[in-house]
Amino acid sequence: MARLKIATFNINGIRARQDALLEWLEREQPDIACLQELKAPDEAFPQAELERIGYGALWHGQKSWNGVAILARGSKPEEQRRGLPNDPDESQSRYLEADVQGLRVACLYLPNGNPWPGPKFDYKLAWFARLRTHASKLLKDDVPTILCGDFNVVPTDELDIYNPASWRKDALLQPESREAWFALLGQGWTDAIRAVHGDARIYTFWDYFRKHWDRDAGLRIDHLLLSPSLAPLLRDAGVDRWVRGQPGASDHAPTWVELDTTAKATRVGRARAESSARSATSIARASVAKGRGAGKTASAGAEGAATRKAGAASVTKTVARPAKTASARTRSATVAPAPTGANAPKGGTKLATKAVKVRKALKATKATKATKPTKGAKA
DNA sequence: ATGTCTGAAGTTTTCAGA
Repeated sequence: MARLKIATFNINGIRARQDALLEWLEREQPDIACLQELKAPDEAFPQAELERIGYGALWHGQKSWNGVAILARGSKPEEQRRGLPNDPDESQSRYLEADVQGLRVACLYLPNGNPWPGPKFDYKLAWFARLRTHASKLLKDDVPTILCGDFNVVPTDELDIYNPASWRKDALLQPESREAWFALLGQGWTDAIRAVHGDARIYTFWDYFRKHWDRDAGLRIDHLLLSPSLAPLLRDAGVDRWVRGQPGASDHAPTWVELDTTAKATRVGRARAESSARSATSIARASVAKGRGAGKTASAGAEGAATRKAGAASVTKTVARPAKTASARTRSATVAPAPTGANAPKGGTKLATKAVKVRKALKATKATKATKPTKGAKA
């Protein structure tokens, strides 16, 4: 069975973390790796060092900020495009697309959008809209595609962040950001981490402030989305948390999927994946829309419920292996020695038990919020 | 409100961006 491991990693400065990058590649051996936030001009990209350990590369840098790259073990990615169509501002290097081993790989670094509200947030939404337009064309053309990168969106309050309270005014949690995310999923893309892990809390980013890593106070903002033709090939997904625990680490950890490229994307499997993605997203979308009118608490609850359904549906329908097995195996294989703190994930916890816990926690949150209005930041 | 990190400008400190 041929397994293809595809990873995405916001490296936060490729020059500052070149050694960390090489160590991760040598240890985890991804077949394809998408990098974001190179923060380096094109001429400073460490092409020779990567080739020395067997990786061909394509990169799109800029001075100081942004910058994306696609690495391929044993080959050079064939460039298909750099930048999204109809981008009025070509100065920001945030998108690179290439063919590798018969797959179309899109590496993206979606604008952060802070401070919210403001022009940077508007730029984020406009960029997201251009991404959706282009993504729908990839689906229409039936290109087997994986979209990966730092989307700068926390999809739900319940499963994708340690505690949303202090992030309410952050661009990563705004309803408009989430609406854009679910609209993209609604085209037929499968959120691979959710499809494999169901209700489990998974984080990919821990900011440098307030000892967030030590407390496992993370966010899930790095995502890998599979086109309908690839979704039935999904076998596993995870986060290389050990990388975040290294001295001087990036604030993100590499996030990955494994596809079984020998599996036949049968018509049945494909139809299943498409319908599960569609129904999951229509529920999520409807609840996000409803939540906007009804207020944030309602939005958060409804959206969480929809996403739990989405995750569960995807697990049973698109992953050939039982989700429980895949999930437990992945956690034991990829979770670093537990950071101190109550939020540290527990390996081997049954998915069902977890789901109940999440629902209970959600109920408790709702009850609290009903009696106590959300505290805003002090003026 | 705060917190921490990178890269830059341009000199040992400050700033923006995240």
